Amino acid sequence: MVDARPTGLVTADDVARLAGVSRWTVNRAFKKDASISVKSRDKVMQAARELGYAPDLLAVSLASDRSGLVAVLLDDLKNPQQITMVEHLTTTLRDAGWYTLLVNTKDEEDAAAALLEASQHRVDAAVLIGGRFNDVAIKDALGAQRLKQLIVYGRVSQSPNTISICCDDTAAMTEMTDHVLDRGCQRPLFISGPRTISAHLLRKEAMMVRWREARGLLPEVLVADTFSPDLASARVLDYFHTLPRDRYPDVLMCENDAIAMGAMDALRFELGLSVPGDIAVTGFDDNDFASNHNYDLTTYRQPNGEMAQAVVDVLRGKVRPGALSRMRGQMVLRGSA
Amino acid sequence: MVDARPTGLVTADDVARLAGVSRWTVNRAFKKDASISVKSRDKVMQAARELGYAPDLLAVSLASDRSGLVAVLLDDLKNPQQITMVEHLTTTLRDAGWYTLLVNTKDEEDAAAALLEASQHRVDAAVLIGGRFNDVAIKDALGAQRLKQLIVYGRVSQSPNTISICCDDTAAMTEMTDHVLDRGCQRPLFISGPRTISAHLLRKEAMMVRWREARGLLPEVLVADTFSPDLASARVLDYFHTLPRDRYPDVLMCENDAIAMGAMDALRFELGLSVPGDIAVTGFDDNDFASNHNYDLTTYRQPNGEMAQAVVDVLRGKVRPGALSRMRGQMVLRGSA
DNA sequence: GAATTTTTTGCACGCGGGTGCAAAAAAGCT
DNA sequence: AGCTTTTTTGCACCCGCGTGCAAAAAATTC
Repeated sequence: MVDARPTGLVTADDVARLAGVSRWTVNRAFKKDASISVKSRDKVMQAARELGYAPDLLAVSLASDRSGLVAVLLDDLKNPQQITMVEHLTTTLRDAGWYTLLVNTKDEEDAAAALLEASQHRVDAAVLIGGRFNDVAIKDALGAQRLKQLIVYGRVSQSPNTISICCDDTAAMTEMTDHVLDRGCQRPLFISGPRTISAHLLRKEAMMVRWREARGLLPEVLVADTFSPDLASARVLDYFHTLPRDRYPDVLMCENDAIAMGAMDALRFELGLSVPGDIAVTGFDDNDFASNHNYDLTTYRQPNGEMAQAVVDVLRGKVRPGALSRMRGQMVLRGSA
Repeated sequence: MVDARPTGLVTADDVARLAGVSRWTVNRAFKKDASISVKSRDKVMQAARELGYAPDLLAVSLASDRSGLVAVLLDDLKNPQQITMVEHLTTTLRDAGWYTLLVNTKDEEDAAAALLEASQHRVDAAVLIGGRFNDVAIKDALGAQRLKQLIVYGRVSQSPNTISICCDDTAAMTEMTDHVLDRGCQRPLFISGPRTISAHLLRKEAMMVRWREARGLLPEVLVADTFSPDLASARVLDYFHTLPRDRYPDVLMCENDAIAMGAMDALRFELGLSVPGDIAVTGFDDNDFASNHNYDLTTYRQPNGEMAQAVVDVLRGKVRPGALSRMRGQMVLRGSA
């Protein structure tokens, strides 16, 4: 056994020495479909195994123009939908040979900093999840220009040179609305999340449009300023208290599951109403708790797998800048509506 | 305005040219407490701003022996406790100047590969979360030897040269058990997760020991093979069906919240029992849903902030290899027990 | 103002490996 | 065997920046 470096890395040079070839032959041995004879590849691999060598990915990145890194920038790791997105992204990217640099941002200023840091890592792409990365914030960020690919994930971005990948919210909400209409609901209430998230406006709009087409009326809208169930509970309670009992809505269509759950809790525990007996409720996202016995929420599952795959397509250069991938998800019918 | 490179990166050389200094002066300008005059730092910064320059972190990593990257290897992103850990880790690490490489592993073989890949990225440390990274798996993994720091997070590792950071499960479970005893429970049932996770054996042991000390009896144990609520429901149902009604347990102490929730659902929806009226239930972790109206679970919150901070201490070289940081969390008393 | 000390700046070399090309070796051919 | 074609191998130079040291410039001292 050759004396391994007492400390520090084993480099291709070490392997070359042991295998009796040049450093470049070692590199070739580790490269798929490189021009090298089986004999020397075996020699190299044997030596590499003995020394515990593996190519240094940092050096590879520096020398080539591909880092194999993708930055995933987040808004809010408490949001189950974002977690689902991260989960699909990390596994899909890894299968395709990319690594995930996860950055959890604090506020809008921090988001700009995160964007810059991602670019300093030479990521092959940055995936932006959440409302904190709005078009304005992106436009001025130095980091944004320095990035090879900028992907806005989960909503439609208007910025040029930015690729949007998202669920077709309009189609989704239209489908949900049709379902609720079929069920014979008459007095809808839409509960939206924070206004700042332009993405979700589409959900509200689609619902309004469809309802007007079908019944000629414009549904009421209630706004919750965060996606927290507790806040949604409070808002619902306030709202219902302003209404006489006979004018209660008969269906709450919520912008996402978190709001829907908060709303259901308020209806049941505070107002003593039953779901779906007295009032139906719909959510959006199909998070892990939507199927829970206590909620059994009718909701809409975003096409998470396809969306993650679309990111890989971008990395492989199959998508031109400015493109928009908007794909259909699936309505999940359960007991709540 | 100097002609910026039409394509590609702006390098320190470009800035140097514009500022009329050498490349090294540019590097110094970007380095905290480097020996440089304010005048030239200003010149450099001005030029850098004009060109949109920012140091290339890949090159920095290659040239120095610090990458600023920490790999966080995961078991299961569906597990709320792991998500909480990731959340605390990413934010704490970022505040301290480190970036997170998130790797979601599929199985044990993949875990070894992930470990190797992390080392190839020259991460300053790898944080291992979940049962997939057990002592045996770590011992043989090539990647493990190549890592500067290996941190086993959330359980106690026996491997030498490995640092363990976790919650003091024994103290935690003893405290929980005392609470249940105080409450006057007589017939306990412990519901454990997968047997393979040696970490959690401590929870069971602590509970058994304490119960025997207090009442001289050894509680029954039920095993669920995954941490899924549905499976826990099924197991609980099976178990209760083997028992006459008058020998039902009066408290279920569960290894984590997911199991506790599944158990509660089974008790209520399938067996028509009330919690805590007929049977009390405890969980572990205090996940986001533990405080939900429907569960209102008495549980134990791990010291997530302190644990994440301990990782930073390791990165700063304040911890010697083989050390064990075991810290106290906090019992969260709610309605279920 | 000259000599000395201190601060600031420039530079050779290295980090580990990729790229394109030319030399060497092997294979194919008459 | 002798020559051509193909495969395999070696090498110079580059990726962008850090380190340690020596030269240059500025500040201090007498």
